[in-house]
Amino acid sequence: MPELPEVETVVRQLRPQLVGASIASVSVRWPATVARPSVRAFRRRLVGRTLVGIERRAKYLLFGLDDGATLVGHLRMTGRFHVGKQPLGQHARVLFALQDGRRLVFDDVRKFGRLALVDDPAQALPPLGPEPLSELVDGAWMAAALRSRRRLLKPLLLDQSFLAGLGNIYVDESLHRARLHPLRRSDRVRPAAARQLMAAIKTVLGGAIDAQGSSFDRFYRTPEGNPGSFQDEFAVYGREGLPCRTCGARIRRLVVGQRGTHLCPRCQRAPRRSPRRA
DNA sequence: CAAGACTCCTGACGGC
DNA sequence: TGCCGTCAGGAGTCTT
Repeated sequence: MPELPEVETVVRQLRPQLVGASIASVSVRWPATVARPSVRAFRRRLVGRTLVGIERRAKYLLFGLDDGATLVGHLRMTGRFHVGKQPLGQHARVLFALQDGRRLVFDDVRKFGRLALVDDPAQALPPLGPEPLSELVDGAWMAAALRSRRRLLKPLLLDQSFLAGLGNIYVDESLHRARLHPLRRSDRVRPAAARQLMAAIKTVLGGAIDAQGSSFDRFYRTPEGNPGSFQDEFAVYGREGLPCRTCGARIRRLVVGQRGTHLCPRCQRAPRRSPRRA
């Protein structure tokens, strides 16, 4: 499932391939993929446009166009972008024929991915917290942010309006690295531990970007068609029953907020009185 | 404000 | 072999 490192990898690979390219035609094979405007307007407004830049915000891709508009994309679970002339897969949802003969394809097995064409990116983005790799976000920020909320760490870190870009995999990996249990209440985390959590998040995300993301399942591939390699470095995600690489205890899996959650019961001590529910 | 339920989807997988 | 139920999971929406 693409999270910040995977989206960053996609953006970095698409940028040199697409900036300067012009769109000759647009074909929408699964209309629900186009969130806004209408499919008709989406096609009409994109034809003839030239891509002038590609950026990432949280897990969103922002394609800047020469008329000032922005094509905002989200891969959700199984979305993929690729560029080329290869034959279409059966899950191609939106096709952008380029004037140089190549084709930008948005492919998405589960159809959760979305594309929106807007004048201002803010029109297509929900409220988002800061970028975790930003220098504006540090241990002091995390300590204050955790104290100001009363939520379990796992769902809080998944909340994109709190901190933007983490998903299920990197939350589990970051909590393990920081030795914090996912059921800990945010306002009970000490400042020193909050600083460790922030450092862990930055280290995990940075390492994952260096590895071009994680290809835990067969869905995520870079636009060049390669899998990432960070799954080889997972400490807990998908490792239920296997020994912790730090202490040897068996990795456990539980469900927190309807999400599969992986942890080492020895490295990550449970809160004294499991918060459970009220 | 917090959090649970439900929804959108398909492919993989377990059971028989 | 093949049919069927179950699950995973990001994020929006609706309830409690």
